[in-house]
Amino acid sequence: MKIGKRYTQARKRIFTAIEKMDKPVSAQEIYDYIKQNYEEVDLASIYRNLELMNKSDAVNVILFGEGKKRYELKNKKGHHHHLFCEGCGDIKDIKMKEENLINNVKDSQGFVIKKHNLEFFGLCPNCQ
Amino acid sequence: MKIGKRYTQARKRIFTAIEKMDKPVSAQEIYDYIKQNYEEVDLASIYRNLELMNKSDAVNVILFGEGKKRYELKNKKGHHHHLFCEGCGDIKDIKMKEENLINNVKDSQGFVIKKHNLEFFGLCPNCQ
DNA sequence: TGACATATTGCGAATTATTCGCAATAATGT
DNA sequence: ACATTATTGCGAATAATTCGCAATATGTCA
Ligand SMILES: [Mn+2]
Ligand SMILES: [Mn+2]
Ligand SMILES: [Zn+2]
Ligand SMILES: [Zn+2]
Repeated sequence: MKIGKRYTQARKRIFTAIEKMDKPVSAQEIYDYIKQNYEEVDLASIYRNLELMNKSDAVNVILFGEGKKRYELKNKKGHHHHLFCEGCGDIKDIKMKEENLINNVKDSQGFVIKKHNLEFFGLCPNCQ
Repeated sequence: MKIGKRYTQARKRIFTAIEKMDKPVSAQEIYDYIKQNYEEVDLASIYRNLELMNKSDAVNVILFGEGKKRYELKNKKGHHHHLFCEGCGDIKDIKMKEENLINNVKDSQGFVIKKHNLEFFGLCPNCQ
């Protein structure tokens, strides 16, 4: 939850928005959500804070190839991945044991693994 | 290799470029590569063809969160994943057994898995 | 081989996501 | 309350990707 140095209104609103929406959300979705609550935070500020939250490890960046980034709070639910429905864009959390996977990569290529993202693409029940 | 209905100059050039560069490349990189060969294909046409190649399963879209998409030919090398160096942007192919992973996801959530992308982030030898 | 039908290209403009510069403002320590 | 300065709002700037449309190239068939 360490974002910047000051606990501002914008940060409270952004954090609360992501928490309440409870799924990987885009900057624009955060903006819209806040507005629904008759409050407002400039889009540029939302981007700046998401950047900070990412650097301070408060959020994960999730990519589905939509041409934009999505963000999700890191705490609460542990490490997990997602199912993205190519039909409707619905997103589902999935958990799985993956120690083997990770170990297979450690040290290979001489890389130091900082993190990894695993995304699955398919069709949800409604879209099949 | 089935892209569109006609085997055009643009398609030959784009395909060859991706093949020769032999790594996940962006639309702009394809454009630049073709230009080096004293030939040219409009960027819009490159985007249109990458879209087609993706739909016809000739290329994979690979995302590293750089704010743009990368494409890689599907044939030749089998299914594999990548290591992306956050320091220099270097990309390495990696292979691994993952039958377990996939099986864990099949049927869960009632989703039909179409494909998945697994990306690792870290630092390559030069950047550590 | 040459003309036709139309898939595809080039080009410029439009979109969308994200970033920047900077002056105004709000958060924190004294 | 005051000063310091991190942060915001705003408008403009970028960067990636998409569109509309007239010009062109490709595959087909007479
Ligand atoms: Mn999630
Ligand atoms: Mn590869
Ligand atoms: Zn769906
Ligand atoms: Zn590197």
